Amino acid sequence: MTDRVRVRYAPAPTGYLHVGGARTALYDWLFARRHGGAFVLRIEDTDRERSTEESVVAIQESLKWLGIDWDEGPGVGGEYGPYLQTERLELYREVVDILAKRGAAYRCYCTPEELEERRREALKRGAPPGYDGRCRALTDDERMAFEAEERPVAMRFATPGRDVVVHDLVRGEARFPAADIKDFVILRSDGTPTYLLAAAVDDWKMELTHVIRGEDLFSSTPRQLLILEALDVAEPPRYGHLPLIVGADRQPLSKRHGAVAVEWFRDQGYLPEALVNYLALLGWSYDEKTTFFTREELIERFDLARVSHNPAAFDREKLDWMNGHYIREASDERLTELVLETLQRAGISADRETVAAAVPMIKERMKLLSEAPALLRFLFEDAPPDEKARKMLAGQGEYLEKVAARLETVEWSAKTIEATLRALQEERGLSPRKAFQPIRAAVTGTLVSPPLFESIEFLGRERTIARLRSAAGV
RNA sequence: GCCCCCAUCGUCUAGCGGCCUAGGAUACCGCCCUUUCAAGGCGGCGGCACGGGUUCGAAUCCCGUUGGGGGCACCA
Repeated sequence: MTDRVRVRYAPAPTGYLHVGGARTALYDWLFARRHGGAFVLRIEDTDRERSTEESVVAIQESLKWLGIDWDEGPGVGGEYGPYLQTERLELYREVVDILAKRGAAYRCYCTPEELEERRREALKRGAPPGYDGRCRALTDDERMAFEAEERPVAMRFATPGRDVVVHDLVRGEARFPAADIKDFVILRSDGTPTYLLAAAVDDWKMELTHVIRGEDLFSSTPRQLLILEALDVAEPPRYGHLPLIVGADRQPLSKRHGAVAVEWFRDQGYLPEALVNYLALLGWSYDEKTTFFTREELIERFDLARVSHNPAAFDREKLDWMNGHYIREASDERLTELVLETLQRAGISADRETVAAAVPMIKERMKLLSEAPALLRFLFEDAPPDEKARKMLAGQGEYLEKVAARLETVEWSAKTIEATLRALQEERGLSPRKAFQPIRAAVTGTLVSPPLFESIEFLGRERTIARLRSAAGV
């Protein structure tokens, strides 16, 4: 047994990486890094109906984007592989054989339909819906009859009828009464293992020391402990369960709430460090005031003991605010690349040079990268003014013509442009607002834009004047 | 239906018997700055779910109610 901490994130590849899963992965990763341990990625694809190859890839990409790297798992290998459960089926069957020989597992001939039927009945009677254990007590004759029928056979774990006490790293001690732990299926009739068996066996075989996962898995803990006990595993992993993430309506977070896939956040122009920081704080806190953490600080300070016990509501507005902070924090060089990409995806043929020069103007005006096209479009396209801008332009022909004339000869820098336009403003006795908004409308085609004088400088004399004259003629 | 967990501003949270006339962040509202929008600064609104105990003293401990979450699958 290793002393070194070994933790895993073990998603079922049935879709994209969900923010809830991302947070679990993050906490697992932080815990591993905090203790100088190994972080393992294991793919739990035993549900062949729902697992897909694309999902395996998508989950890995999202993790990488978040900066969560794994020491063992798909793509990197490791001495405890393979890391896809469908490649470990042999192992599970062997374990089930051992369990069966020891009398800790038995053949169950009940069909899914029968079970469903009984479950419904039990519910109707107000009885607990779990398995009643009937196949455990089959006589030899009954068993032979079923075998003769060639009924599909699932393997069930024979629970020992004893209470199980779990020492959870997050929630403390919990006792599960024997009556609540029903005999459960560990091997489906198609020969694939269920989660309960596969996860327990892999956690053991991969020598994981800590299992940190969502609260939805809390009640599977005693059953997995029972399996490990039946296998004579001396040192089972320690378990810790994280509160779930809910939507603004306190219901479990789902697509219904809009954004849930990590890749959606990436596409919308969120920065990975913003999502990581936000997620780190969704269910965990360091102290009464610290809000921003670098990755290193997170690793240094993360502590399961400070994980909250109640479900946290995912709040997009706070995430957006935090993203704005990280955009402001990002280097102009990085932002240039990101904005360039965003503009191109929005169908704007922007060049790197212009974008690089414009980035300082817009970096504190964006919460999301996806706001960049609206802010910078005027630099790349001669679009007609929008409706509000057109209203602003009404009756301004003479003034705009004058502005154009003045700009025709000035030295082309934001500073002199400003001086020139301010002089005109004073000559005419206009308020800054009255003087500059029409110009903004004419030049950028909108009433909200980056700072005017810089914008004009970037646009260039020729295009600025052309737009002023064109607007003057409206 | 049964079992488990949880309960502080709308939201994320600090608080682990006196430091609390409950702190921070976000959102919202003002003011300042200002060429628009932001950013920034300053200020404001807003909470211990309810009812019983325990204690000299409860946001903090106990019980109940209510509310929310999880589980009771040949899903994970």
